[in-house]
Amino acid sequence: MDNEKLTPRSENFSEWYNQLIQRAELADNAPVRGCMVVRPHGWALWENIQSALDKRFKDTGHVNAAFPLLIPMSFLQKEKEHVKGFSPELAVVTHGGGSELEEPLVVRPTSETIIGYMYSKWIKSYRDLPVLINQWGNVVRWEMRTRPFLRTLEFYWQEGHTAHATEKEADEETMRMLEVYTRFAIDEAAVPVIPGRKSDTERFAGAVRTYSIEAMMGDTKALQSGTSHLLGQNFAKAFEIQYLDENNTQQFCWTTSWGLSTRFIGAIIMTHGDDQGLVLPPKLAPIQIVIVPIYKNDEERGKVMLFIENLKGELSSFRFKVDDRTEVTPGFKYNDWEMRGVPVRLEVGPRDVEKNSVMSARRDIPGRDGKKILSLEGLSGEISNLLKEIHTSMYEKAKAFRDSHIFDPKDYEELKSTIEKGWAFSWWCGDGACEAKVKEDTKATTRCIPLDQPGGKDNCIVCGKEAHEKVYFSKAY
RNA sequence: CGGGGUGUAGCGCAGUUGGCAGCGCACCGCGUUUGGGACGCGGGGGCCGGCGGUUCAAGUCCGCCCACCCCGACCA
Repeated sequence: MDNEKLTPRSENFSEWYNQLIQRAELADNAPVRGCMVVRPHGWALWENIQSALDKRFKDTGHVNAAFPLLIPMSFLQKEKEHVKGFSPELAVVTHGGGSELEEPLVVRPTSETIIGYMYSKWIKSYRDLPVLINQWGNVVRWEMRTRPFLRTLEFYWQEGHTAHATEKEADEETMRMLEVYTRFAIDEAAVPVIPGRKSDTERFAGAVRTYSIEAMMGDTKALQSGTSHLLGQNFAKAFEIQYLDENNTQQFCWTTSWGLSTRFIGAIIMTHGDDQGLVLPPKLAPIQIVIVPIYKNDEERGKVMLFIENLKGELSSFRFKVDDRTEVTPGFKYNDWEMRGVPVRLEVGPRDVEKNSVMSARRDIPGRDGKKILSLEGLSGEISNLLKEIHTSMYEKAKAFRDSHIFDPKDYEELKSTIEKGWAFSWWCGDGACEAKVKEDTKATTRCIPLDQPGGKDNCIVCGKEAHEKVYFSKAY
């Protein structure tokens, strides 16, 4: 542990981010450049993300399976856009068991190819469809610049892979899962996100269309926080995923894939975190309530600890922890748990024992303003409401921040200055050249063409030609 | 791969004209403390990134190498 304060967010955002991850013990750097160790507190958060998502996957008819880490190199080469997109960042295994392999194996950067291969074996008839499989796993992409959670050589994620009889069904699946991610982000993580379609240049290698949820981080940069791809028949044709329809005719399947990774932890950190450290959304927080006993001597300690012991039943429906360390002071514990983002703290001292109450403090409102005395009477209900209130307030705060940093520049000159202070929401003709010009001039890329469009038409912010859609331009992680 | 920077205790750093390797935090022990990052006393911990050179003597000077960080090109 470390007594120093975090570098303030406003002073150096990325330094703040890195320090927070270390101090909150979410992750640590591994001996290999660009790899990280997810520490227990970080992994517990990931487990909660997993179960929240997994429930939503199951509710929409999906099942889990596990596909292998190693993929024959030749598989990647079967889909030409796919291999073009991924070959620069592949980790390749050339040796095994002491001798050179006949065919190099790639460590999966994503599993479309090997899953496509298996689907072609499994799918024979329209009766086999749809296939709705998800896998929880890890993938490796050899990135040049890395940052904990946001971009690491190896990361953990889930990838759903589905096969359908018709384009319509595949399209519906793609949108359904985009919606699942959107609901998860908002309802579980309190992260406001904008669901939308990616531009052609930002599209997944091998997809027909890519959709994403985009979130604004505390420095106004955008973070793609989850993606859903309509793969059309690209992979079906490359891997001969075919079925016989009702008329006994061979048809290619329509496939989708969708993923959300440990990057989302980065989204949580950078959406909610403050100068005191991490702020976790109550539904995902590994510890929702921390109880800090306060006493001056052994006699008081005995009374306080007994009081806390009796409190445990009342709190059984929450994830809570009693910090009974004797070697640090209460003040230290406050700061310590604030760094770790625990949503609610209950301070219990002799005064509370006497009055049959506890002092609550909410993480999202630091200091005295967030403190409130709670009576033991109906405590469980009070805390349940408090956690809900914290969730809502975290969401509203993040949304207000985002909305106040989205601008509608009047012309291209204004767009350029807008990029320095937030996102630009502008009409765009769809031409990649305009996109490239913006990137060249401002380093901002198109983030997504939101599903929610104003309608009508106007002039492209870059070239002035007719545009039918608005797009977000922003710097991104 | 280009530009910049840093390597000294777990972390953050100081180390002068070359002369016993130090400080703060953390860690261990004892005591006093405990409602917003406690204090005192006593301890443990080092291949000074590596290799070579200059020198009676190198953390310090010279050469080469390595690693990591920041900025760019690439990206969930």
